[in-house]
Amino acid sequence: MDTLLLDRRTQGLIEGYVPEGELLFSLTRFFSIFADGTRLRILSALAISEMCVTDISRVLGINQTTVSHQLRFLKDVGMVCTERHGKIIFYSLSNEIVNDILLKGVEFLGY
Amino acid sequence: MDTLLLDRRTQGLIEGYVPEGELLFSLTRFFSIFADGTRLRILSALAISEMCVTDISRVLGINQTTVSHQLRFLKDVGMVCTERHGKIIFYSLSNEIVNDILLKGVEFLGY
DNA sequence: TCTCCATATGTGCAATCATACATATGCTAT
DNA sequence: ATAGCATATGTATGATTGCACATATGGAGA
Repeated sequence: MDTLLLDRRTQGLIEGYVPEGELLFSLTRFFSIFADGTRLRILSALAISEMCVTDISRVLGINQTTVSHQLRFLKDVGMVCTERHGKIIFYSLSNEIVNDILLKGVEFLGY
Repeated sequence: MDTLLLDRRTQGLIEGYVPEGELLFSLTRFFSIFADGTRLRILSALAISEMCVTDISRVLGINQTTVSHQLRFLKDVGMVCTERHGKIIFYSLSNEIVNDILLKGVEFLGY
C-alpha cells in the first residue's frame, strides 16, 4: 500500500512506498545479516568459492561453532545453500544479489 | 590485500578478497543502518521526498527525539544530507546507492 | 528581549545479539 | 559396530543498541 505525503515546498501530494509489517520485518532481518563482521567475512569468503564449515573456520580464524551458528542463520534467510559430498557439506552463496549488495556497500564507501 | 584459498575439490588456488580492518568496520556500520525498522522506514520516506524531522516524525508516527537520533546516525555515515531553509532543516538521501540497496533487498525477498 | 517552534543531546532501561563452551548428532570407513 | 572427523545444538554471558523521557540549544518573528 502506498503512502501519501504532502510536500512542504511544492504543497503537492507525493506517492511512495514505505515498507511496513512483514516486508519491513523481512528486510531488517535480511540486512542485519550484513551488519556483522563475522558474517560479512563469511559471505565474502563464500563469494570467492564454496567452502565447508571447517575450511571457513580455518581460513578466517573463527571458532567452528560460531561459523556453524552463523551459517544456520544465513541459510534460514536463504542467503546460502548447501550441497553434501560425503560427510562434508559445501556452503555457497545462493544468490547473485548477495554479492551485488556487498559490492554496492564497497562502492558507497568509495573503495 | 587478497586472500588465497585452496579449493577442496579442484585443489587449485583461488584468489579473492575478504574485507578486514577499517573497511570491514565501515561496511558493518554501513549495513547496520539497514538493519533497523525505524531507519528503513525513514530512509524509504526520504527516498520519496526530502523531509524535515517533524514531518518524518508525524508521517511515520515515531517520536521526534528518536527520529533526530537516527538522522544524526544516518548523517554520520553519509547516507543523508541536510539543507537548511530558515529554521527548518530538510533531510534527503545523499546517494542513489542507498535506494539501490533498498531495492536489492526487496528484490531478494521476491516482492 | 521574549516567546515559539524546530531540532539536538544526555541518560537510563529493556531487549537483542554475537560468541564460546560443552556436548550431541551424523556420516564414513575400517 | 566403533572410531574419528564434520557439523549442529543448548545455553550462559558480556556487549551492543533502539528507544523514550526530560531537557537543552538555536533560529525567527513580534
